[in-house]
Amino acid sequence: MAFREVPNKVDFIAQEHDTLAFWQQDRSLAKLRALRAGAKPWSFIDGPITANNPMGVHHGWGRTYKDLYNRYYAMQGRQLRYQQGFDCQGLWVEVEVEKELKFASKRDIEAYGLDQFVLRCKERVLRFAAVQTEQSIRLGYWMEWDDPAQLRWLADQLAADPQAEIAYAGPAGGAAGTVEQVVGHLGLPELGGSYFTFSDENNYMIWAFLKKCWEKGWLYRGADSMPWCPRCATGISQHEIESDGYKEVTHKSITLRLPLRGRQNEYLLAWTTTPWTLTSNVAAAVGPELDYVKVRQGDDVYYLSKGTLAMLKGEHEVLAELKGREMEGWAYDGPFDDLPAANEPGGHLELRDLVKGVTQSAKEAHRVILWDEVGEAEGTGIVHIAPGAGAEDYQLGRQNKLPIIVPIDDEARIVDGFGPLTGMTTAEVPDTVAQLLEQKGLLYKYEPYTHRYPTCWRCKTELVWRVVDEWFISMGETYDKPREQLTAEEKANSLRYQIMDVVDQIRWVPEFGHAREMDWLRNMHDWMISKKRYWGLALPIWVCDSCKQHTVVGSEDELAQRAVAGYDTFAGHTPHRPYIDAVKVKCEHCAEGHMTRIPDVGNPWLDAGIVSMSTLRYRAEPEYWQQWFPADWISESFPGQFRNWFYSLLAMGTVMAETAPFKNLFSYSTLLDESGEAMHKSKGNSIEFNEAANKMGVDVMRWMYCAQKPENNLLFGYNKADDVRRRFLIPLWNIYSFFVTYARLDGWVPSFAGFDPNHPEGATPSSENPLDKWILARLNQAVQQSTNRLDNWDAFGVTLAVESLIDDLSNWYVRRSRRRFWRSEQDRDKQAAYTTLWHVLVKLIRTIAPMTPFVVEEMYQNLIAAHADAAYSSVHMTLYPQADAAAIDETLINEMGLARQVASLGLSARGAANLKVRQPLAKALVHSAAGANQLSDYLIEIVKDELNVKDIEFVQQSGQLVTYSLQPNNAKLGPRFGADFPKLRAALNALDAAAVAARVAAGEPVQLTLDGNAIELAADEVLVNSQPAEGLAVAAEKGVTVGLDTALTPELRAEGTARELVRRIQDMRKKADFNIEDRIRTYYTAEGDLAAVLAQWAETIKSETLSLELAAGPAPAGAFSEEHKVDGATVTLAVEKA
RNA sequence: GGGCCUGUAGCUCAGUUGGUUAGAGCGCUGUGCUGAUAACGCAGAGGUCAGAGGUUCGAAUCCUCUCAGGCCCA
Repeated sequence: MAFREVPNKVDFIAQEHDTLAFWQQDRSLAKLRALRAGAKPWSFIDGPITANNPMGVHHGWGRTYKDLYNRYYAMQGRQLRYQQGFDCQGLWVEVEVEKELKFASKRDIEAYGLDQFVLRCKERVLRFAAVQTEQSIRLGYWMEWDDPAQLRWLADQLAADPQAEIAYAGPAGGAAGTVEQVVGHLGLPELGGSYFTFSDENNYMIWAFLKKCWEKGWLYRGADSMPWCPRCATGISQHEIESDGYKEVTHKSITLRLPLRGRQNEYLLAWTTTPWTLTSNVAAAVGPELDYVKVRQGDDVYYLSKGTLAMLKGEHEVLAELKGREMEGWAYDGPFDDLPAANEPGGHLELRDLVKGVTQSAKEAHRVILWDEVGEAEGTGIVHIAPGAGAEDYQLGRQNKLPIIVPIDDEARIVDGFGPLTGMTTAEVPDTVAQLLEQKGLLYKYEPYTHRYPTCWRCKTELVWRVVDEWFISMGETYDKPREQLTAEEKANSLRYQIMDVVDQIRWVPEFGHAREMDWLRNMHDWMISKKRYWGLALPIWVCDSCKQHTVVGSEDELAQRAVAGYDTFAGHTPHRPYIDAVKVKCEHCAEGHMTRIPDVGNPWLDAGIVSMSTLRYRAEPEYWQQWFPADWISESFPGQFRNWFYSLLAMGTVMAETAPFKNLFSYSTLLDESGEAMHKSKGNSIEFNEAANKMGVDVMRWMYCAQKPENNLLFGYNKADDVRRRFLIPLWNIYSFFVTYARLDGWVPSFAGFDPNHPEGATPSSENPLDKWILARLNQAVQQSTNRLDNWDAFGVTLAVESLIDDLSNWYVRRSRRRFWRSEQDRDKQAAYTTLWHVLVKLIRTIAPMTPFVVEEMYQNLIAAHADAAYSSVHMTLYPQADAAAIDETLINEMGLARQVASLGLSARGAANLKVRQPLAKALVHSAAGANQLSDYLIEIVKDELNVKDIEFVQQSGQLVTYSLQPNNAKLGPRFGADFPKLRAALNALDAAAVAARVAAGEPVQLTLDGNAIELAADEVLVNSQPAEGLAVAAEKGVTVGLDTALTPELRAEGTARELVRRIQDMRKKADFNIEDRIRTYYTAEGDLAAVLAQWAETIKSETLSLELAAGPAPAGAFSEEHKVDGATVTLAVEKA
C-alpha cells in the first residue's frame, strides 16, 4: 500500500488535535502500560500542581521535561506509574474561595459555616483539577488522567449533597460511598487517576509522620514574631513575602524624644515608620561601634548618630562624640508609660510562657541596648525596639530578657490596656499617636515617608508583626564544626544533619542544586507547620482541657480508639475541619481530662512532601512502596523549591525512611516573557497556556522548552516559537513531505522482512552511495549523542544534535539527492535513496519522540503503522533507537565536511569575482593544509556540481594560489616546550614557510635550532596556514584554500547561456502554473549567438525543462509567451502543455 | 551582610579538558541560486568575552577582587 499523501503545508495544530483523538481512541497509554507490565520500574514522582487556577506556560515547561523523561524511560523498556497529582489544601485555595464568595475577613467564613466553606474549597479544587487535566492532556502529558467531566460531576455532587450515596468509576477501578468519601479516595489504588493531597491517605500519612516527630521530641509548640495579614487574620511566612510582595507605600514617620532618666533635658532621638509600635516600646538599640553625637538645640540636648545629623531641624551645636557602646544601659522614659500595658510585669501578652522569669514591666525595663545591625541609612541611628511588634525586636527582646508587649489582635486592632488607642487599628492610629506624643512634649518630627513595605501576597493588605504561638518541627542544632566531625549522637539529635547526609546521596542537576540545598539546610530555622486557618491538614495535635498537656494522634485507627466523645459527629467525614474538631480524646497525662484538637491546620508543604510515602502505599502495601521508593527522578523549577517541595520531601523521607526519597533531581529556572520581564496578568505580558497551545502548537512549545539550557531563564513568546517552527518543525515536515511525494510517484514501499515492532526502521541499510552512507553516519551519530544526553537529563543537548542533523538532511542530503529521486528509471541507486531516507526519517522521529510526540506520531502512522501489520499502534510503544556504531564513519563525515567547505569557499570566491554560478568555469584549485587532502571521486563530483566547474584539482603547493605561514601546534608543543614556547614560535616563524609546508605535507619532520640546540618537530606539530594570494578568485578558511580559473572559453560561455535559458523556461513553467511532471512544448525566436546556443544545447534544454519539443519559430495561440534579454540579446520564449 | 546563578555581536544564545584567527540563529546591508521548503547559499558590517588583578608559554575558560542583574538566606 502506498503512503498516504502528505500536504507540504499542514495545519500542525489541527493535526495535534487529531493525534490526541487518536491516542484516546487507540488507548495508546493503556497499551504501552500493558507492554511494559512487569518490567523494571522507573519511578517518577510528580510534584503536585496547585489545583487552584488554570495552569500557565511555565507549568508547560516543567511538564514537558516530566513527560519527555517518562516517555524516554518507557522507550527504554521500563515500567512507570503514570500518576501525577494535585495540591489541594491550604490558604491559596481559601483566598480564592473567599474572593468568589466576596468575603472580607475570617468572621465571614465563620458566619458562612466552616463545613460549607470547606466544601467550597474541595469543589474549587475539583473544578480546577479538571481544567488542568484537560490542559495537561493537550500538552501531550501521558498520565493516568481522571476524566475531567467526571471530576466536574463530583464537584457538582459535592455542592448538591456531600452525603448522597454514589458510585464512581475512576481510571483504574470504582468505588461506592458518599460523595465526600469518594472524593476522599481519589487517586487511591481502588480508583486510580491523579493523586489529590486532600485525600484521606495523604492526610493520615502526615499524621503518622508528625507522630514520629513527636515521639522523637522534634515537634514542639513555640512562638515567633511573624508577619501577619490583618485581613486574612493569619501569619504569613517569610517565604511568602516574595519580591512582588513588597509595594511602595507612604507612611507617617515619627521622630520622638525619649527623655533620659537622671539627665535633665537630655533625650535620645528615635525614629519609626510604624507609629503603632510605639505603644509597645521597651528598649532603644544603638550600634556598638557606631559614632554618636551629643548635640544642643535650644535648651535641649539630643543623642543621635553622627551620620544622621542632617535629619535635625534647625541649628544645632555638637557638644561631644561617643561610641554607641558607651551608651549601653542608659535608662529612659518610654512614650506610653502611663498606659496599663507598660506597667505589667513581663509585659502585656497572652503567651506568658515567653516571658517566664521576666519580672520587670516595660516602664521599668526601658534602656539602651546594643545591636550590631543598627545602621545610619535612615532615621537617627537609635532604633526603637518593640519586642512584641517586630521580628528582630522579638529576637533582641528574648536575648536581653526584656518584657514583651503585644498590642494588637488578629485583625490588627489595639487590644485592651492602651487607653485611648484601644480599639483602633494600626492603620488608624498614627495621627492619634502623634497627638498624644505632642501633648507629652515627646514629638520631634512627624512627616510622610515613602518606602517599600511588605504586603500580603494574596490580598495586598499591609502586613504587621505579631507574636503568636505556632507549632514547629525542630531542625536541631547547627554545630560550629565541619559535618564530618560530628558524633553519631550529635547527628541523631539533629534532623538538619541527617537531611544533609541524605542530600549527599542525590545527584543534583544542575550540580549547584546540591550547594543550594545545603545552604538552605545550614540556615533554616525550625519548620513552622501550623497556620490559623480552616482548609487544610487537620494537625493531629490535641490539648488537654484541664492539664493543658498535648498529645499527637498518628492514624485514623488510633483516633477511633482514643476518642471519648464526638466521634459520631466525625464518622463518615474526611479528616478536615469542622468535623474532626468535634472529636475529643482521652488525656494520657491527667486522669479525667478530655483533650480538644488545636484549631490550626497544617503547612501545605507537609501535604506535598509526604507524597513519596502516601502515593506509594507506604502504610497499606509496604512491598509496593519498597518497589517504587525512592523515586529515580523528580523535577521542579528551582526558585523556591529548595526550601519548599525538595525540602519537605527530604525532611519527611529522612524521618520516615532515613534515606533519600529520590535519586536524581532535575531543576530549571524561571520562565519570563520575550523581553526578559516576569509575566504578570496585570502587566498584560502573560500568555495563557491554552492560547499558546492553540496559536503556536504544542510540539513547537515543547521543542522550545527543550532547546534551552535549563539553568538559564527561558524567554517565552511567539517570536521564539516562530523561530523554532522555522528552524525545526517545518524542515522536518518538508523532508517527510518530499519523501512521501516521490515515494508515491514511484510507488515505493518499504520492505518489512524481519520486522521488529520495537525497532521498526530495522537495521542500517547498506548503500554504495556516499551520500547515503554519510547521512546514515550522521543519523547514528545523532542517535548516540541523544541517548547520551538524555541519560544525563540534558534535553538541550539533544536539540543541538538533532537540529544539526535536520539541517544536514534538509540542506545537503535531500538537496544533493533530489536528482536521484527524479530520475525516471528505477535503478539500484534510486532504491537505495528511498530506503535510506525512509530509514533516516523513522529512526529520527523515534529519537525525538519523547520531545515532540505529536508530529512524530503522525509521521509514524504513515511511514510504519499503515504498512506493517506487526507494528505497534503508536510510535511511543517502540523502544528507543540504538545507535549503530558501525555506521558512524568518521572519515566520511570529515570528508563530507571538507567537500562542503570547499564548495562554500568556491562560492565565496565566485562571489568575490562576481562570477555567477550558472556560468560554468573550467577549473577549481583546492589546497588543503590538513595533509590528507583528497576527496573521493563521488564527493568531487558533488563539489564540481555545486561550484559548476568542469574540474577540481588538488594542489600540494601553489604559490599562485596561496602564501604560507607557520604556527606551532599549541596543544602539542605547549606542554613540550613550556616557558620556551615563545622562542620556539619565533624560531618557527624564521623558517622558509613554503619549504616547511612541503615537508609537512609530505609528513616529514621539520628541523630547526633553538638556543643553539637542534630540534626536530614532527609533521603534526607544525600547523601550516595558507592565505589567498592577492588578485585571484580565491577564498580560504581554516587551512583550506580554493581558487577559481576564471578564463572563459566560447564553449563555457555557450553552456552558461544555455543554463540561463533553462532557468528562464523553468520560471515560465512556474508562472504558467504547470505541474512539476507536465511535459511541454517550447518555442523560440532568437537572434545570432542565442539561436546558435539554443540549437547546440537543445537536448540538454529539452530534458531539463521536460520539453518534448524545442522549436524555432513563433508560438501557437494560447501558449505562454515572454520576451527575455540574455547576454544583451533578445529572445522570445513560449511554453505550452504537450 | 552571607550563599548560589548569570554577564560572550544590535537581539537570543552556543562555546567540550585552558591551546590555531571566539561561533550560531535572528535582525541589518549587499549579492547569488532555485521545480528547493514556510526556503536556501555567499559576503559585509557588528566583540574591551562586564571590569581589574593573578596563575600559565598560552585564559572567554582556572583563582582573587570589583561592578551589574536575578534567586535564596539574614
